[in-house]
Amino acid sequence: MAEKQTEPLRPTDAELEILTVLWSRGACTVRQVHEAILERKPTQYTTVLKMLQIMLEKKLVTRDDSERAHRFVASQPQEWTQQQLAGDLLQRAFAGSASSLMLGALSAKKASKEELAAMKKLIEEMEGGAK
Amino acid sequence: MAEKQTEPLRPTDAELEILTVLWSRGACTVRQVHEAILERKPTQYTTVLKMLQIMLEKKLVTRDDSERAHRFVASQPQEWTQQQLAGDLLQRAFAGSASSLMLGALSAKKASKEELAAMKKLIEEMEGGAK
DNA sequence: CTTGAACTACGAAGATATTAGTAGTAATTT
DNA sequence: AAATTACTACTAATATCTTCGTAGTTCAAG
Repeated sequence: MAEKQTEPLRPTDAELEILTVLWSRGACTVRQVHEAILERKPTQYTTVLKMLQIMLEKKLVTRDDSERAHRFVASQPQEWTQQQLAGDLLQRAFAGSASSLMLGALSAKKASKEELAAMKKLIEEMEGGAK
Repeated sequence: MAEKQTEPLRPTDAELEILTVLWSRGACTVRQVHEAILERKPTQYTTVLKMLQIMLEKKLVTRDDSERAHRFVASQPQEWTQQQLAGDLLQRAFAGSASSLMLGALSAKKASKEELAAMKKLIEEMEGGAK
């Protein structure tokens, strides 16, 4: 019996899919999550329930069971998890080179004018802050 | 028996680790890959061998078995796979927002002055190309 | 030719991820 | 109150990933 899990876990694909629902909609019942997932792919209600139970064990979500239909919330803010994922990929696939990651992302999907502007601004801010 | 696999597979963690070796060193024998992996973590020779055999089945690598010690090469260029991975994460975790991905990456690991300059240039090039 | 080293192939175990059915309980409707 | 519905818990099957040991083969040295 291994009882170790204080470290920040990288969510799996199915887990991430559920987290995105929770981030955008806030506290949700299983049914609400299920309905959101259904819009993208056929899935059984109990599958979503089970995932949420597993995610609860992993502390990826928090549960409010004061009502009959429990409500689940992502335990970490979206930005934090996104940072984990981006940082992880950055190291594993891009040897830490942020510009390579950016090139990869932009090659995969062209960014809009607004996106480009936002990125540029972001960089300029960082240039100001760090030497 | 499912014989379907023409689609571009997302490499797993262990596979990606091996691919990075092949990308940086070019065609490698199992031994060479093993030695490279060993620098980062204790691993058995046959583990690496098995992984390479699986990757061969998945068409992630190509094999030259004209010599006794087979040589393996990544079947896709690094940039292509990186683009797959970046695009995949972009969709799954960032709802397609490249600037969010960039923010995540930069928050995870501060980029150097040179990195920032490279990114800025990249963006400006894209701004020129697309409206 | 025998021994040993270097290699590949294969099988299998253990871990994790994913999906979904069944059972049981609480609430609601008729 | 009986029947139906909504919900959680639990079990389990399946797939995939990861790791490593064993067996058999080829090559080279003694």
